[in-house]
Amino acid sequence: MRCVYSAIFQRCLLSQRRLTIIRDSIMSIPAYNEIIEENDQTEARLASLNALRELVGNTYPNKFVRSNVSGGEDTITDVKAFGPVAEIVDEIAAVVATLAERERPPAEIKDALNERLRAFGTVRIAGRLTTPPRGNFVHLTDGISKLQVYCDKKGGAALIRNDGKDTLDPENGWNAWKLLDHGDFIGVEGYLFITNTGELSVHIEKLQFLAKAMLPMPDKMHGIADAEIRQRQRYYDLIGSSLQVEHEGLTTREVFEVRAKTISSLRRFLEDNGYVEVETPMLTPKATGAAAKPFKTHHNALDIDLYARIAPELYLKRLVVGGFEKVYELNRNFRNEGISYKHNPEFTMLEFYCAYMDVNGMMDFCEELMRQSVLKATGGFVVNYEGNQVDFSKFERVTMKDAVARYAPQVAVDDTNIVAAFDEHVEHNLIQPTFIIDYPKSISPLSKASPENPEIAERFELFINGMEVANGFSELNDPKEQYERFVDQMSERERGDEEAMVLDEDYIRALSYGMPPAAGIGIGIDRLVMLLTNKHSIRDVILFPHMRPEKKDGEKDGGDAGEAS
RNA sequence: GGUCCGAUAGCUCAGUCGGUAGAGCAAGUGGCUUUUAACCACUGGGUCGCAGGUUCGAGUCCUGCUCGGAUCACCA
Repeated sequence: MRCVYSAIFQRCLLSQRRLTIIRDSIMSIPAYNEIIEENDQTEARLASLNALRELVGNTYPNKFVRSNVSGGEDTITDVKAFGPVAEIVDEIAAVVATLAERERPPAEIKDALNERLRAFGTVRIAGRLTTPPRGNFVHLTDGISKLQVYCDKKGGAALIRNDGKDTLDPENGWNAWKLLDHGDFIGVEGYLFITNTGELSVHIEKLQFLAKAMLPMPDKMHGIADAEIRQRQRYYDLIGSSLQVEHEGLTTREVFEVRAKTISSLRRFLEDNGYVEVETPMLTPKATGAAAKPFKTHHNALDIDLYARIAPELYLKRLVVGGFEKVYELNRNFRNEGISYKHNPEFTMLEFYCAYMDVNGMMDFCEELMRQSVLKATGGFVVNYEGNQVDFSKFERVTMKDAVARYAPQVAVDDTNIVAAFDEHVEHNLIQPTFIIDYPKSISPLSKASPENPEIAERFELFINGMEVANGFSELNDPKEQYERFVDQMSERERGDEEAMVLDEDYIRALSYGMPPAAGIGIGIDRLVMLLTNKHSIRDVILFPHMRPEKKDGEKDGGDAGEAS
């Protein structure tokens, strides 16, 4: 291959340097069949694609317009959920429930229900084939639900040709049906009916081919079991979860539906309470606002180093200074640290700040916020997490000192060892929602000290199932004291603590204009979603978690340097 | 980074003491055509993660590596 390209380019009399650049870039582009492996499965699919092209012209048409029987665009889920249709399905289900194993519902009942279904007229629905289409029946999925469609061999389903004018071919509906593969997309037009087994189906009058699946579908009973494939090829995992016949717990799709509901209900609750959503920089000149190692990059035009933000905290408080009394941001933070079942390099954090509120008010508000979003996302307050019943209707508040005394009474604590003792003995025991309060001031450089005890910060962390889910405090608003706390952090840094907080001079200037008393909080959204979906790993609640890049088969570390030239 | 576990057909998984590579689904051919993971018969499909080693003989035993998972340390 390489010699062929070389010969061509040399004949073109390109300069040697240009030749090298072009040749190398071409050689680095993988061939199509290196990306899509050829095997008996793909060969069969290619053959059926070619045969379908004969019948329909274009095998990748541009659109399919769905009907509006359900009151909006008829997705499969919406048609099945549409009240009058669901009612008929319930009626036949009640009849079927009274029948013996192989017994069929009485014809007169079925016919009467089918007459009612015919009154809805023509429906046009589309989806992916969930099984190979042997026989007359196949289920289509819209990614969430399945609906059965029926193609009658003799009844003469027509085929819609995709040649630009949607011409109708009255002969070939059945022939195209026979060429469909597991995973293909089709659109069908027809009428709703109930089968002999009482299942809602669409009787196809017109069939339109919409798109081909060139790769085989996952196992319909087990989906994708390999965690690596699930995470690298989330699309394949999602397909598998939509095709799967039986499953325990939530499907992958359902996990991300819960995630979406959680986030939208958090937003709604904050907005209902007067909070304004803002967006602050993701690329920041200083990585501060939290204790963590940052990702570093460079801006060429400005010729400055920038850091992916580790927290939006200091920007949000600048906005409190500026008069946003209630402000929130719900977005990604980036931390250049280890990957684990509860750590991803980028993770989603909800941070919000409320002027004139203190740490206790913030805990009250946080409780209500969590309760509401858990209810909206899961339908209840009690969540089963890995065998523990986590009850979001009750939140306990315990001082760090009392917590250590409760779980490790044998340990004598003082200011120097209390955090270590807490981490070692207490954290993993905090299953039910628990606010740990009274943190040492020394590890809380942005928190206001307690009026009662100057060594204690007005700060809490919320623990659920042994995981830190939220962190909040009364915000330190004395610019001079904040400056001194930063200075202490910088000397920690000089002593080798890479994660000690960085001084932000502009933030000191902002505070100097005056910030009202305020409380703030950060809530780890991924971890909250883990709890609500009973997932052990953060990678199961992030669509595309970070992984080491894939290495192709046979690819060696030295690239192609060893090949003959 | 340490420790432990895993990688076998497109997918899900068996593979005993080291002795010719297996099943279900998926695919192909034929039958059937109101089925519920449709069914019946037949057929094709493998670099057993990669590289070495031991052995007459390695999916199996040993070493190294790659990738993944769990866990510990750090972190939210």
